[in-house]
Amino acid sequence: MDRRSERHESTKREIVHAAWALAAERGLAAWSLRDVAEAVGMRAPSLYVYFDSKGALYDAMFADGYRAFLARIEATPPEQDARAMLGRAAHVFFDFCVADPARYQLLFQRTVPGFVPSPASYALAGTALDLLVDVLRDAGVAEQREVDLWTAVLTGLTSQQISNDPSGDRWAQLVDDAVEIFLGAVASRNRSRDAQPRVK
Amino acid sequence: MDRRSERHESTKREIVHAAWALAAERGLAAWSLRDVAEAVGMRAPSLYVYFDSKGALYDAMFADGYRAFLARIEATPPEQDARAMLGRAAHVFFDFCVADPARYQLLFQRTVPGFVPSPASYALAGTALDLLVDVLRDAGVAEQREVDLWTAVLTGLTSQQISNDPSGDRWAQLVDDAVEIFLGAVASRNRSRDAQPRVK
DNA sequence: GTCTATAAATGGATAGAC
DNA sequence: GTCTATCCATTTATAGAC
Repeated sequence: MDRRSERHESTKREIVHAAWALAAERGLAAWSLRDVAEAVGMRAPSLYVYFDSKGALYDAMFADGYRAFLARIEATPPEQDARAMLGRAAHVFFDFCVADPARYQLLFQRTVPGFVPSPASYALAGTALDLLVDVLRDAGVAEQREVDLWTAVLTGLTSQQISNDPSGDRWAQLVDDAVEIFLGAVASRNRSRDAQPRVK
Repeated sequence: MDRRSERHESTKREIVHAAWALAAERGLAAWSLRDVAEAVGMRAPSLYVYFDSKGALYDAMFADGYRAFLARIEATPPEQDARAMLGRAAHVFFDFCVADPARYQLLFQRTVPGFVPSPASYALAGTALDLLVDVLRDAGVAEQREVDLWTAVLTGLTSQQISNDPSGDRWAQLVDDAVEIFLGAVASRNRSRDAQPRVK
């Protein structure tokens, strides 16, 4: 990549960063291209040199958000115990989401009017989900129903925290309880399933 | 109330109904006052005879949605067993939400830009929450932490269903499991708390 | 690459006739 | 109560000069 392209990519990152800052400050959809341009010291039309449309900017934000999430996952030290690892993963997800509600909205609630991630960006989301499934499988959670139940519990705790106690820890306190109860129930079910197999 | 006022109220209901229909069809925020007016055979300025602003219309929709929810609750036949009642209440909530994602968004996710319910409308939401807490208390769930955990599980199941399988039943299938696991965990905790009291 | 100017469309809200 | 006409603001996006 030559000097010009590098500069171009650097400006794109700056624009994405400014858009995230505005989204965090005012809400995910409560900013215009004019606002973003002003934040980076440009006029709105100049943004079109870097992004074809506002949707393209949202897509870059989406990809950037998932890259941040993946980086956070990779920076997480492993635990010896797979069950402890599930707890740690839960906290990583929870904290990442609560730290930026607007980002949570774009990445995990997909509530922007008319925005659909590009295949390339969506692939990043798939990678992140795969990592979560790996952690669950290591902890003995293998069935689709169990994975679905856990994603519901985890996103439920997260969105209640964001919606009803954004600066507190009312639901954060419950994450460990939820992990314990969930793993206990899965273990109990696996025991009774293995003890009374209904299929050979 | 005289004839004229009755007619006025009737027209207001018609407008709210049309707005809900548009929200269900296109999304909670993806309609204009012009659209609503057209749906009821009016021009946009005439709506201002009935609502002072678009926000006032959202507020009427919010109140209408909660009244529908309360009516649904009151129409629910009681169960002999308080634990069975908790399961029934969970399904009532789940089905009510999944039946109309836009309504779920307005009533329970509060994601409309700049909309804040009026005190009168918000009181309806409080009444509904109180009824849920009653059901939980009857089933032996009394602690705030336990109530919070259950609201997280229930809203998590609901929003996963709406977001990821809107026309299916992938998370609906898990509601009974969740009730059973949750009540089992609460009972187990209450037993150990009562067996080893740490306060007199 | 950045700008000014402007298109093109949208949408909430008001004025005033009927 | 309903209408036409219009205001006013916003916003995405394009054209074309520099």
